[in-house]
Amino acid sequence: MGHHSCCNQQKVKRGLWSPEEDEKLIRYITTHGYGCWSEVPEKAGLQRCGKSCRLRWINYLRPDIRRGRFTPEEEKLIISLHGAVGNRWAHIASHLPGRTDNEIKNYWNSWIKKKLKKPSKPSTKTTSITDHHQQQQHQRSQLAYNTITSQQDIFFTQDIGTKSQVLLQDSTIFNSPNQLFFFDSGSLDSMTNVINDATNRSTNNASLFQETSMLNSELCWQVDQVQQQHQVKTSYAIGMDSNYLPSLIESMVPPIEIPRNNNNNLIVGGQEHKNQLNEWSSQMDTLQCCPNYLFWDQEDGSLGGDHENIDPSTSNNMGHILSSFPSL
DNA sequence: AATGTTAACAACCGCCTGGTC
DNA sequence: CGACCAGGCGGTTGTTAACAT
Repeated sequence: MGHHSCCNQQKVKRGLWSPEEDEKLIRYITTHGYGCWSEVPEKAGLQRCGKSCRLRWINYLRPDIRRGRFTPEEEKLIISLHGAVGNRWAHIASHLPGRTDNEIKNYWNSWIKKKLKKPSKPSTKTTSITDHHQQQQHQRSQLAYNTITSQQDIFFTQDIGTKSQVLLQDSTIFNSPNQLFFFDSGSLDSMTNVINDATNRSTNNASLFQETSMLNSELCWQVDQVQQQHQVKTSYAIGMDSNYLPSLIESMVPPIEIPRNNNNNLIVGGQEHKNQLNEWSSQMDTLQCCPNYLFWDQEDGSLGGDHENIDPSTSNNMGHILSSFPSL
């Protein structure tokens, strides 16, 4: 198949880069900047295509590249973000300063291999998997399940009050069209507190996201990066304030009567409310307005205990839920 | 020590998108 | 409006080092 136009030239070298080539590229870019990548090889005296130079620079030679093993925090973040946005490696990498999409992708792929090689416990409630597609779905579900259970993923939470703050802090998570949110009905009170809190905050500009900025500022490690980060944060704040948050709040307030306390906060409780909320959730799903919310009974669908015993492909709604987990 | 296997990483390929003419 | 191009992205393959047998 055809190569990129810039690679059609003769005498274009491929394969691993030699230290001399690296040195040439570094020297050229640090003194001239890269400008147009297609011109870089010629000007830098390299027999490579511009695309190859770009990749080498971005993935390996950039001075702000952070090498070495992923920290547990980074790993957690990758897992969370991957759960939210799927295989959008560049997007995920943008949340990990100094890490490249390629690095994260490689890391994830080896991680997937490890996960898939771990034999899952045979299901006691067998469901016939008849075709390839279903097998893939099953595999994805199993993987998602493994991911979640092994990493205490934030989306399965009985501590939603605290953790939903995390969700609210990342617009990419909430904006994801395929995102799932699991609300343990026992935690609805704290969830509604968060929503009420967010509602209150949203009336006061983007104060919620200023806090986010403060948190993320720890990740800024270079002056120019700080500038970029600031832009990103600003766009978050604008996006969230003008689009995301109001729609979220609107979406999150079910069209059923839920009592409020003196502070005008929602009070959710009782089986009737749970049923209504689940009904509302399914309606939202149909409207594709705010899909994939689920309220369940702690007693019936508890995930707080031994996760090993749950087969996501067969348990009541877990199979359905996990099969719609963002692409893996 | 030789060979096979695996994991990690680097690089390439092909497609998509946005800008320009 | 379509063609062309460069840049960006995700999937995939190739390479190599580490480890096991």
